[in-house]
Amino acid sequence: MTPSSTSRASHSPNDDIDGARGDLFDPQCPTRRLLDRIGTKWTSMAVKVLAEASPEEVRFAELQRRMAGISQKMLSVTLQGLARDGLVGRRVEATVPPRVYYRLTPLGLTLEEPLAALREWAEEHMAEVDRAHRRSREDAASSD
Amino acid sequence: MTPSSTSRASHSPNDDIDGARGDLFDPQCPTRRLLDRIGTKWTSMAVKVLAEASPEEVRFAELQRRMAGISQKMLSVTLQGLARDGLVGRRVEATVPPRVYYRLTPLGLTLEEPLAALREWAEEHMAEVDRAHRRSREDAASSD
DNA sequence: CTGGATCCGTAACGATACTG
DNA sequence: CAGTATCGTTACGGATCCAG
Repeated sequence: MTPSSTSRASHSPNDDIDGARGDLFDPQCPTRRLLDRIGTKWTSMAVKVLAEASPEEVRFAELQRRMAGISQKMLSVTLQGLARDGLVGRRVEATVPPRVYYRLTPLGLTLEEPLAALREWAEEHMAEVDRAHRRSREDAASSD
Repeated sequence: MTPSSTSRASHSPNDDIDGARGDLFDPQCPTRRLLDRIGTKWTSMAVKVLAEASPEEVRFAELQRRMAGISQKMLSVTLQGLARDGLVGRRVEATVPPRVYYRLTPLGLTLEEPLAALREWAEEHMAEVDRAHRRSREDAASSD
């Protein structure tokens, strides 16, 4: 997701959005913006990893190790986005091999709570979602 | 969300780095799948609208009205996804002008709870996120 | 070691037109 | 009314190279 603006295409190009249209669900909706943020592939994982380490700091390379599969670019982009949001703090040791430490801010820690609730829901109910998927496929097959 | 729920690069890291820290790093991780789902542009909005109407049913056109800006295609895609997940139920009146009613399933209603928690966090803290954004821009400007 | 810059594939998203 | 089909746009996410 674009860290600095609204997500993907959010409007018709011709749509005039120069101000509040009074829409209940416009792109400025806080919930929309939050979901855009945590909906990105690595953001919620980063928050979780940093929350688990909290209040300890974690270095860039260590974060990459703990977030298996993430590329340097995406880790960088993700952390920058979180830092701009004020959810993650960044501390640089200006040594010759630079060391950069990250940790959740108090604000980031508060986000961990509803995020944990989502994880809990997922672990509790995704099996049922899988069963629903199977039923859907059976229905589709029977109507072939 | 991810470009695809299955397009994740099969980086195939050593299995031993997972496990002890939980399954959030697994491509099959339920949390990953849930975030992919609710991270889509209209899903969480649809859940909210249907939850607000619950236990009343809502028709397709009415849903479109309440979700300002959504196209027929995206509403259809969103509802189909939710239906496949077992979060939304669909009832068809096979009249000459067909009428289709949607409503949250009990499973969908349970999802509304953590989703509402997220919304609450957003409305409570996104202003602070905005302030962090402004600070970031000031920092960037001062370092020019 | 950290992470910026760039190319690119892929898929979410949107608009429009069409069907029963 | 309630979708489906098709097409074009956008931009996320991955790989690679480069820089401090």
